[in-house]
Amino acid sequence: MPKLGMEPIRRAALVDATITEIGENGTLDVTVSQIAKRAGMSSALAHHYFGSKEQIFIAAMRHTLSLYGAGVRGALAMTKGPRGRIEAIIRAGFSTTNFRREVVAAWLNFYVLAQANSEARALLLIYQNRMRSNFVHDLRQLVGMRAEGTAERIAGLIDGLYLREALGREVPSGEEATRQVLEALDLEIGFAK
Amino acid sequence: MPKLGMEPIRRAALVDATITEIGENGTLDVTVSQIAKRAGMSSALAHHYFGSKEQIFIAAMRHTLSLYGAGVRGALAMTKGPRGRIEAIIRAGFSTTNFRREVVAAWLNFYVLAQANSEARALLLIYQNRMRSNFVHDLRQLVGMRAEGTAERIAGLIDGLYLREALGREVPSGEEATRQVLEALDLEIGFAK
DNA sequence: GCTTTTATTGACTCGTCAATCAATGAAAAC
DNA sequence: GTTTTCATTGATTGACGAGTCAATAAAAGC
Repeated sequence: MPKLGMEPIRRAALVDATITEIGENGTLDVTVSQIAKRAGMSSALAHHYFGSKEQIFIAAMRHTLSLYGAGVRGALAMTKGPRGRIEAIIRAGFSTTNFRREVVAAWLNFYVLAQANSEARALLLIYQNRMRSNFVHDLRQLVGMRAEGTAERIAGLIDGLYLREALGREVPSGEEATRQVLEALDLEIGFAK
Repeated sequence: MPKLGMEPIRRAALVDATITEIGENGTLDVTVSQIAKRAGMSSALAHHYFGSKEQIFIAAMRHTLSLYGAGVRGALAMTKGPRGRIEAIIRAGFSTTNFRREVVAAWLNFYVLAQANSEARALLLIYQNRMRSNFVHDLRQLVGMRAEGTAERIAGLIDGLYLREALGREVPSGEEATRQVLEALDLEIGFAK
């Protein structure tokens, strides 16, 4: 029965299951058995591949972050000009892939994880810094020396809308959120409406 | 030894201890014993007064929210005019009482709790709605029909800055955060700088 | 064909922790 | 002064869950 080369498949299945499970329960308070069951294997196997529950979480977080990063890069590749680039980053964050209930719940819980786990914190900081430096770079050409402040506010607003979405009962509306952030962006760069 | 009328004192001590403990660990993953010990009593007594761990959390949340609410009311009482009122609300949120590491961590975790516990969710929604309606009311006179959108953005930014603060290692700077939100507010109401 | 490697799990260990309970003592009520 | 009520805890129960391990089995290597 043992097919060889299962490791990557099992790992991926566990990571997926972890995010779904966190999303469904809204907490990191999920058992390895739950995750393993959803991924279609025994909890022993999950431990075999990841060593500990914490490492499963970290892997799930890495995956979420890298999905997000890929979305941003993809969007950026097709765009030119500072304003367009910023808009692309914003849109990527609220795309249907990223702005889903389970993913939002996972993000929220990753913030909690980052409070206690320095590896998790480091990952989140990398993501934050990358986003900030992207914004600052492009904003410089639009708002000059106000770039830093504007970047903080736009990034902060994005995070805030994510957080608020975590509370809503409905399916997240990426369009609505995108509109809000773009509106704030336009105010910042002085497109009077 | 049993002094009478201990109930309110014990309850308050437990609530305080809960927030501190959540803040210190960054998680809801704290034991009743930890909390009780910090509050200077046995875990049995904690159960005696609150019945369950969940109820301790809810009480801690209620307390945090009502502290916040009191801060806002206090600030509002001394102010007139829509712009001043909005500024007061913002300042109250980032005041040294509310914008402390432990309290920020507690908020973050209350959001997580709200995912799983409908009582917690209801509490948070009340707070959000109150804040939004405050903002909308005052903004109406400043930005007319744009009030709803602006309120969402300002409230979202506030939440976002809270969330981001949870990650920082340093002592939260309420001034900096306040400045950011006020800047966004001024852009919204058209005070070109 | 034997040996090593990879995949896989059921059963088990060991801790931890929420919640309960019976017991103790002290104030208040009567 | 005796009974009730409030305050308090040590000890215990019962569950649950992370992580380990020994055992099984199939592929790959030699």
